[in-house]
Parts: sequence; C-alpha cells; structure tokens
Amino acid sequence: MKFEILHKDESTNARAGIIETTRGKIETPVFMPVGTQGTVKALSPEDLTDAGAQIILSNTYHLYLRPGHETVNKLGGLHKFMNWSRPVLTDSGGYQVYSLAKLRKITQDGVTFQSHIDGSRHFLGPRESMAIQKALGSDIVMAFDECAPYPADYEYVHNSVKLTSKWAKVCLDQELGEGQNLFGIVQGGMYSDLREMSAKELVEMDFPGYALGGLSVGEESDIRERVISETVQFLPDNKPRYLMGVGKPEDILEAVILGVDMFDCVMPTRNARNGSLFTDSGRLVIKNAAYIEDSAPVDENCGCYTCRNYSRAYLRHLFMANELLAYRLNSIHNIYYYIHFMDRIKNAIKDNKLLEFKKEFYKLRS
RNA sequence: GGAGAGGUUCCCGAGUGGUCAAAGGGAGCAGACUGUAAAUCUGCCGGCUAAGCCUUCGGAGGUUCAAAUCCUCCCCUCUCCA
Repeated sequence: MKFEILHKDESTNARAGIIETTRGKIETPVFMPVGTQGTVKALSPEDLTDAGAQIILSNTYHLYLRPGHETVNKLGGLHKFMNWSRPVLTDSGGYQVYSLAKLRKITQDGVTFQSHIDGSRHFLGPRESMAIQKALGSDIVMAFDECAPYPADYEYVHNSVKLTSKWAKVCLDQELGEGQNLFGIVQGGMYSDLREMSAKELVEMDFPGYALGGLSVGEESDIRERVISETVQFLPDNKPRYLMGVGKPEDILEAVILGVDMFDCVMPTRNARNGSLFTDSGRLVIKNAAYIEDSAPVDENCGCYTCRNYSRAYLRHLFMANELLAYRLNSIHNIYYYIHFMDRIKNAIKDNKLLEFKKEFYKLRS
C-alpha cells in the first residue's frame, strides 16, 4: 500500500491524497460506506459504484459469527463472496467490545463474547481477529482494540490504552495475506495525555496507517474535535489517518480540517432506512406530512439516481407504506450525498478554499 | 317470519355500577439515530382559560350519591334457520 499526499490546504491541516492498494486507488479524504455483514444494507455493489464508493467497510465479529470466515474464505474471500472488487476495510471487532458491552468479558488476552445471535460463547483476541481478517481477505485490516465507553474514568482508560497497545503488537506479529495492510488504532478516551501515550506507542510500532478510535461514543463535538487535534499531532504526516465511526457531515468536515483522511459511519445508511435524508440545507425527514404532495426531488442540486427520478411525495409514500424500495432509494441518496460531500471537500482542498467551503456549508443550513 | 350476537374515542378492540378520557393494537403526528444486536427506538395521540373543568362509549328517556356498564323504548349491523 502506498499513500501520497497530493495537496495540502494552505489555511487548515487538511490534505488531499491518494491511497494505492492492490485493488485500486482511493482518493482521500474518503467516506467509506459501512457494510457490516458483507453488504451495505439495502444497496447492491452496483448501487455503490454508481454512487461513487471507492472502498467499503465490513466487520470481523459479524462475519466470523455468520456465515463464518472459513466459509467466506472457501468461497474465494469477501470480495468475491459479495461481488465487490474495490477495496474493503474490515473492522476488527473492537467496536463490538463497546457496542456489545453487556455480552462480553475482557481479559488481558482478548474478549469473550456471548453471541447476540444464539448466545454461544466465542473468544476473540488479537490473534483471532487477524486470522479472521486474513481469511476474509480485506485490503485494510484493523488492529484489535478496546473501544472504551464514555464517560470512563482515567484508570479505566489508561488500562484500555495499555491493553490496546499490547494487542496492537500481537496483531503486528501475525502474518497477513498478500496486499493486506494493518492499521493501528489510537485510544485514550477524552484524556489528552492518554491519547498522546497511545499515539506514540503505536507510531513506534510503525503501521502503514493510523486510526482514531474510541470517538463518536456519545461525547460532545467540541470534546471530539479537541481530542482529534491533540491526537493527530503525534501521527506521522505521511500515513493515512482514519477517524472511526464519524459521523455527521459537519463532524467529518471539521475532522478533515484537523487533518483526517478517512471516515466511516452508519449514519447515511441507517438514517436512510429511518427516513432521514441528508441535504446541504440540513436533514429532510421524508416521512413528514409536509411532503405528501411535494413533487420536487429530495434535493434539487443532487445528481443521485433517486433525485434524478423520484419525487419527495413518492419517497414519502414508499416509506409510509413500508415498501422495500424506500430503503434502497433513500440509501442511494444518502450514500451519494456523503461521497459527493467528500468530493467537494477534496476539490476545495486542492483549490485552497476549504475554509470558504466551510463557511458556505454552515450558511446553507442556517 | 323464527333464533342468536352485537353497536366503545380516526380504525380494530378490551372494559359490564365508582380506581374510566376509557387497556391493547393499528393508523396518524413529531423526534432520535455517529468503527450497525437498528427496515430500530422514543414521545404525542377528545377539548380547554389545564394538579381543575368540559364533551365522549348507536339514539331518547329512566334508576342511582354515581352509568360505557342497570332498566324501558327506538334505530342500525351481522350470523344461522325458514
């Protein structure tokens, strides 16, 4: 994997670059749609490429439980299995340590999960996570970390950072497949010194890319931005930086300004399924009665398949009637919005106009 | 014509003397979703000059301190038999 910065914005820390993987190039800043179970919910791979997706996310824990990584491997790996030939990044299962907190127990060696599907017990540690991700054949492999909750006291987070560093080293020692690249994940909660410690320990290990984990867990956006900026300063300039799980368009914009290159979030797809559509003037809740007879598209300026062909009134009808097409059309729009939002940010960086873009962005939604 | 069942707040449907503005569901209205246990979850859902009052349980009348609940008559639905 190769990462090259093509341009740096003059007035912010934003960068526009390109990641080269064996499965193709990824222009950054990039948004990666989330396809936890080997599918971006409601969308086909064609829908994703049409919307401009360059890389998608998938998940170690979920694919391990179902259908099983060995099964996926026997069927030719995740890309072939799901008919997606562009790059895939797999999360390690570290987020499930947080999201499935009630169903797991952490030890020094890893985490014992009780399956949310059938209650059976499964051990997932750094070795297991690497082996699973190797079998899946993803292009970017995430280290197995502990995503700490928020709020959490200093001692808890301190231990969490030490554990994450210990596991990161184990991950690094595991053999991966051809073309696979392992990213380390910085933890440290909202504590500046722990973020610094975590970042330095991981940078010492020399990963091809670094992620900021443990954010978007309920903290205020100003706290998040503080942590991002405090963390990024300890990360090498010439490696991609990935902010995990963030977020709203405005959150992403702020993080790009602070020097982040990669993002993922369930928000565009989940909100689409719940009737909330992203536009430059804010979120449009398609189920609102205001759109019953509205013949306009969701967003007049949007070039997505949904906006080119369907009215708000029709989308509202599909949603209210629980029609399956609603999920697909809404998801197409939101994913397109996010991806093109990143394109506009990227172009603004190349033109040294990111701050102007930001100003215009907030003006439109007020 | 005979026998039976029933009419409850937008809909379905509980409730058979006071704890009933009336369970529950649906529909509707609004909100939340941040490395997906999410096509999920939450709130509202008769009116008002609101810790109180007013109107409501097919219609009219009556019994009672008190009626969606008991009585009388009327109207209307449905099922079965002829």
